Amino acid sequence: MAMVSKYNAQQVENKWYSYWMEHGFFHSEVDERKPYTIVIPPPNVTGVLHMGHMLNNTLQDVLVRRARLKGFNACWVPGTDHASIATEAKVVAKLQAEGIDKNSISREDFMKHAWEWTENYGGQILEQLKKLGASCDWKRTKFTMDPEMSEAVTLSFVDLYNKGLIYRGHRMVNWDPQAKTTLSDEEVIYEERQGKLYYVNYSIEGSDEKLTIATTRPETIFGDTAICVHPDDERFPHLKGKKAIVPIVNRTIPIIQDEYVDMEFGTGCLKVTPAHDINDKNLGEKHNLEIIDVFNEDATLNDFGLHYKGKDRFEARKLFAAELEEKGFLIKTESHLNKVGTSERTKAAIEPRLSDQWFLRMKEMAEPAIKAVLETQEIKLFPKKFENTYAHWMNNIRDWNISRQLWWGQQIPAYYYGNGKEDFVVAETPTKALEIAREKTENPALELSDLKQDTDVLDTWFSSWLWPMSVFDGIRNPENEEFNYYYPTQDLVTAPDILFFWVARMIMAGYEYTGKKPFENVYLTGIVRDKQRRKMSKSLGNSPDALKLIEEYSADGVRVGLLLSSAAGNDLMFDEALCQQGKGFGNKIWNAFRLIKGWETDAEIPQPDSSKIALQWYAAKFQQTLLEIEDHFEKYRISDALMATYKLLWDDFCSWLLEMVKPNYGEPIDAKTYQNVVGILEENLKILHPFMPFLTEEIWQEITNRKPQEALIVAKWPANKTFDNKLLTQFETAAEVVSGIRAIRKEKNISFKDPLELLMLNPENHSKEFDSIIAKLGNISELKIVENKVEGALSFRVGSNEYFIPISGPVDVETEIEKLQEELTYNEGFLKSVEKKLSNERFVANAPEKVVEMERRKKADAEAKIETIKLSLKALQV
RNA sequence: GGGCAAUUAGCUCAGUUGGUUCAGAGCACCUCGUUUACACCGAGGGGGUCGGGGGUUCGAAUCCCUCAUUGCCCACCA
Repeated sequence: MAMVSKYNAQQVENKWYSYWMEHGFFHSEVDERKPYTIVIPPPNVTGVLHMGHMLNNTLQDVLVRRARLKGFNACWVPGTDHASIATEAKVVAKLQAEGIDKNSISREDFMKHAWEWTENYGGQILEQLKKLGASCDWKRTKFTMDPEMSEAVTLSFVDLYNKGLIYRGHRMVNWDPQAKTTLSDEEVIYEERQGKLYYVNYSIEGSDEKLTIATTRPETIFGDTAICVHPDDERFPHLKGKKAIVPIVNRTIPIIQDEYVDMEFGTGCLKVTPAHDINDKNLGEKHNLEIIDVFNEDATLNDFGLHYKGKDRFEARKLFAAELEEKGFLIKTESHLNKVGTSERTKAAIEPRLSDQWFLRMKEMAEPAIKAVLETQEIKLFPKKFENTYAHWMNNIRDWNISRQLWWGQQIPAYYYGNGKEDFVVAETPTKALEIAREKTENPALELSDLKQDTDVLDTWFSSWLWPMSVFDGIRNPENEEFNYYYPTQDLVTAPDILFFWVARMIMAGYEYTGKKPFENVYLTGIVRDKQRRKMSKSLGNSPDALKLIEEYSADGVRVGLLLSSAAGNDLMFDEALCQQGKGFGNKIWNAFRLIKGWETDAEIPQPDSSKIALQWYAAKFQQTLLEIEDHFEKYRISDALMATYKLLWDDFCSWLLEMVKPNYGEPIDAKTYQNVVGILEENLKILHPFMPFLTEEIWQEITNRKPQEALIVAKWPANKTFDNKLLTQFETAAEVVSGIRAIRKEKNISFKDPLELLMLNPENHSKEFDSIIAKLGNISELKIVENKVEGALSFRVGSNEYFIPISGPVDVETEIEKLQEELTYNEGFLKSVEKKLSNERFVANAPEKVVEMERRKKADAEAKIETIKLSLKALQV
């Protein structure tokens, strides 16, 4: 007997990952097969694997492995994102820890540090993905700042500029005073914060009258350039044309009228600070107001802040409010709930700030992207509910601020040659820029040294929105073979929080550059939460260490654990117990393999009938489940696909089939059954492989010696075949009979070792085919059909058939009667409800004939059943 | 403030066009079991007026209205 050792997950997983790598099974080259392509959502280059990545990449790996098995040329392109602001923040922090201030070093030096950091810590996350089993085509690994990737970004910037889609504008943007850069609207997270509403008095010039305004930001009073009231406000008609005096500052500002003001809010008087509020800015433009910016770039007050110069805005707010109060300007404060915009990255409160920035016009680009998802369904979102969110955002899309005042990133290819704001050219290279600049200025003497490149870098997403194209060099070289083969990609798996940041923009870029969709399907995963539904985060410390989890439960176990709980699009409450379940499942499969491997075969033994029918049944069951699995996959219900596989293997394969074909202890198995079971095991391994790649490959290789090209990872997914439904229903009946026997054994404490006799009455729907199964699993010595009820025997019913088991000892008549009585009551109640339905004329008249017919059948069945129960009762009561 | 989802067993969720197979699954729980792959096991079992209320219908978890709770997205009201 072949002995199989204990399963050592770590060793097995390392072994097969190396094996797959060595034999290039993850690598894809253009060939005549149909491609199946996924591009990874590139994690931040300095990122560390967390639960979200684990889920996301497990899903992708499942899809890729399945596609590979189904004969597609599967290509999963991995890579990392330079993550401009996030990485820069980390590098700045690291430098700070070393006592180096970012501002004290040159851009070039900073970049050196950043690249060093990237090389040292970058890509760690990709190594961690390997532990999970990710079958990425590592030879294609890309980084968004690789030279050719950067070139694609530059090209696209130049192209969009030349098309008039990119422009430079003086606008109010979101300013992160900590990172000292602008942010796109999407990078601003609004948080509710308890603040105060300050009521402040302003004097009216040439009058003793005071005017009270309400503001949440007294520190911006320094930048006030008007007071605004509603023209229809009956309280203030006399203020028209008057001027107000800003408290403390003593500056005179006009009182203007505008319908924008809400008369109900506060006092109906609004102070206008065009430099620090988008609405005020609009008012300012309309009424031609002065703009006074009172902040420095780090949101401390500047010269306009008088004696608060240099103080942070929040500190200044407190101090200034105190001064106002002291001097009698502050009437009162009220608590007020307001929404504060914060930076997604630094968490700093955002300042609206006027500055020169680069913008991308989005309206036109959005059109094909809207159509593709919402009208033609060329691109499908899973789950569908995200279409609403997508539609809303796309239909209200605004221009995208793409410039960032950072160093780490793609520098904007705009070159300034003069002193004016408009004296610039946009070009791929400085040389080209010079050419154009000379032409433009008609000054052939212009030199490269006269050009200065824009110091800003591009928003990270301006690189990653090209990702599905640029990884195949589709921007620089759109006619290349690979690009034409792999693009459009098939599936994109990502988290819903970057639907706008990334997914929507990739769709726009895709149509802009290729006229084609970048991918067919978008699977939006849920967010991984803890058991209390809290988002997993570093600060809460509620996120388990991904690698430790793998160590403890094996990669296969963790994959199964994650998938078990993740219905499509729903957040998932992560619980380690699920990984334990995954590990347990692996153990179950391993032991099934051990059992099979341990069998000794004998070619002389004929195949027993029980094995024959069992194998036929399983073939049907397998096919039925395979259809289910395919259906689940088609709908991206990966969790359901796994559960269907889980139940097939655990219940049908292990609990039923193996028990049915298992030889008696110590006896050999007939060679034919053995061969069949091994064949079945192999088919099972194939469908399990996408979920548990390591365990399945190990068993696959252990059960038979294979050549490399015969590895499971590149095996052939089982074909769909027609199957006999009758076998399935017949088996179900037989299984119920077996359960009935087991129940009686248990109730009467009859050991399985003692054979029993089974008698059948009225076996109308009893198919003999499975008698051998019943005999084997119930340890039935003799199976007979009888004409009459058997007295002094225990009975049970399956459907309309009645079964008897004669026992040697006395039968407990009382309990038997009680059991039958219960059954009788239930059936009579059931009959009553059916009769009630049928006696309802409107039901009979309105319901479809099929339904009425069914009810009639139910009635007849129930009546027959009641009859037999009554007979049995009578027999017992005699 | 606007919009969109969700609410089904102790937990996490299925339930596709209202009607066989509609009240389900997995886990958890309870009882029993040292049977010769596996106690990471096996055999049994309990558990839900489908969030509340109203309506449409012969018939509602499923359609409509309403209320409640929760979550998400969007939005410049000081």
